[in-house]
Amino acid sequence: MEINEIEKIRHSLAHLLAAAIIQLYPDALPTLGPAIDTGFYYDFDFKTPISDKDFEKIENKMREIAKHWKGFERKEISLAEARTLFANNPYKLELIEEISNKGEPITTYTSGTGDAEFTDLCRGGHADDMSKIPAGSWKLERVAGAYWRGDEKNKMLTRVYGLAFESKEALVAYETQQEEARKRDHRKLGKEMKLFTFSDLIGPGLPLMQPNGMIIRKAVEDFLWELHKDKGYSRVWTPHIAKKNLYETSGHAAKFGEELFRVKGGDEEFFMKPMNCPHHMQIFADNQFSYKDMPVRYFEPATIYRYEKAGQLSGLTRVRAVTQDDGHLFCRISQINQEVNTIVPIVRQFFTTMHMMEGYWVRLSVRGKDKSLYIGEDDVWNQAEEILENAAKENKLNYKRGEGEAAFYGPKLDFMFKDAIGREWQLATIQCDFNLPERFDLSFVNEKGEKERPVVIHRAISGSLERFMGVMIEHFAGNFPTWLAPVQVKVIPVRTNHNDYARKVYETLKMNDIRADFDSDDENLGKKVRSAKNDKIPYWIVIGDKEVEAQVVTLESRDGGQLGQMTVDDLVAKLTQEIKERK
RNA sequence: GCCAGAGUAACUCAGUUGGUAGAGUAACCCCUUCGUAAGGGGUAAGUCGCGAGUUCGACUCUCGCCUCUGGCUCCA
Repeated sequence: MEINEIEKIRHSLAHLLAAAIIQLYPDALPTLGPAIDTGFYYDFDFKTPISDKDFEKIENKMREIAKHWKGFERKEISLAEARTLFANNPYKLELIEEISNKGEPITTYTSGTGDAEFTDLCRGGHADDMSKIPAGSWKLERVAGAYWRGDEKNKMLTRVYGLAFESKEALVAYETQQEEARKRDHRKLGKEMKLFTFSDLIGPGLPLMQPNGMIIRKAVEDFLWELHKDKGYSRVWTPHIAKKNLYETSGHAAKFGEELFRVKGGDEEFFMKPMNCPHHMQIFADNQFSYKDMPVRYFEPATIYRYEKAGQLSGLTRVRAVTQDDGHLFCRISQINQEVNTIVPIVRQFFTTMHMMEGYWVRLSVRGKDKSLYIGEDDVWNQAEEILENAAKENKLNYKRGEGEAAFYGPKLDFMFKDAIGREWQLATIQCDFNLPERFDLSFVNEKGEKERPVVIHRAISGSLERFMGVMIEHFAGNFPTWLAPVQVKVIPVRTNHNDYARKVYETLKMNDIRADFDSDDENLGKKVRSAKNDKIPYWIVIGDKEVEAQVVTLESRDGGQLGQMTVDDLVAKLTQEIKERK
């Protein structure tokens, strides 16, 4: 079946859904219902609410109606006819006026006969014969709210989602994949593995790192700093609040508006920082740099706070306290290229280590047609866009241009990475900024002894430590590589009379900075192995009579490998090597 | 914020005409001394999200609030 064909079927199913809804709920008003990647949806204005408990009834009605639908009969009607036909449906009337204003023909499609006859406003693209749709290849999925025309100022409608694929097998495959995604959901695994938690008393969107989660976070943070420290970056630190004035000068007060957290000290009002940039600008401004000092590079994994709307919060991927692995470079326009050339290898190394480099792409986000939406001189923009594009080419990045995707203050490179089940995440970013240096009147002294305005490059590698942890959990499905695993190896004695030797092995591992755990419980071996597997520990060693006798350990791995006997020294060497290489 | 659903033990979940709560897993103890995903027995564990109201009596009904899930909108 052609891709095109399945789209037609999805679209037709949306009509079928509307027809069934009208018959079951005569006072419901159909609005819009397109085909989407996984099926279709249709938005209705229901007088009485429905829920997924009604799906069986609706699906049955759809199947019943489908028997009478052989095709879709197209008819072009006049504006007046259309107004009469849809007189009771203000949503359709709105669409009709819009179509008419654009000078396009108004068309309706009618299908079915007798009770099953249904006419809908539509521009076309339907399946030829509904009866040919394979049984079991579609189903209703869920109900959700959706604003009329996607605008929150409008009325909230009820959206009914349906899944539809070219065959029953394809539908099952899709559902299996969704099931897999649910299994590795970071919220579920984060709870099970005690990585992080939330508290009603602390508040939504404010994650707390458990000891296990902090081990992972610290390992990532250390790695990030390691990637920067030899490339001319300096660590800085900035407080979490600042006077209102700072954000008025920076423009963030206007940009973030109600998203800013306000705090009061006495009668003075402060803001929790929504960005680190203005703070870093102030550190720069405290110095009198010469062109010889440029570029100046600051790095700070820093937590920022934004009052995201309650409904947008989700696990670690959308929170109100975000720790960016933030960095700001102050340089001359002529240095942008060399700076990007330094950042890209950092990005590459970081995501290669995380096994996420495969399938990445980069969006070169440039200005759109309406130049008034952006600040800065044309020639500076053109220059910066060209520099970024050249840097993308030089670094052999898989990039495409995104017209109109630039920030209002400058063009950028946004890095998209795929996780283990193919979902795409925008993580790293490199952004040119002409705005903030201007607003804060930053300068350095050039060769002629004159003040020169620097360009700022904002850059983040992981994006944010919280979101990245969420992505990692799902990417690895909780099976963290050894260097990240909270417990790297578990020592498992076969019986309690092996505990003495096992404890010695455990102590040796700990002394060598290996995160080891010791299962001294009086339980059978199977149970202890099961527990290690459940905890997704990468390695465990079994110690029984044979091992004590030969003064060795038997190493086994989470991934199913029986790695055989070795001395404790060899084990330490192997694990140390792996951790050092971040495997 | 808006629409819909949900909140019962550490975790996963039962609990209908309203009579103050159970199961499995985990934890702890005892027995078993065992070579790779569930040996046996026992113990402890819950302000039934929070607060009002109705009632002789509320996990259950009503109202308000909090939190989570799926969407809409927005974004790191």
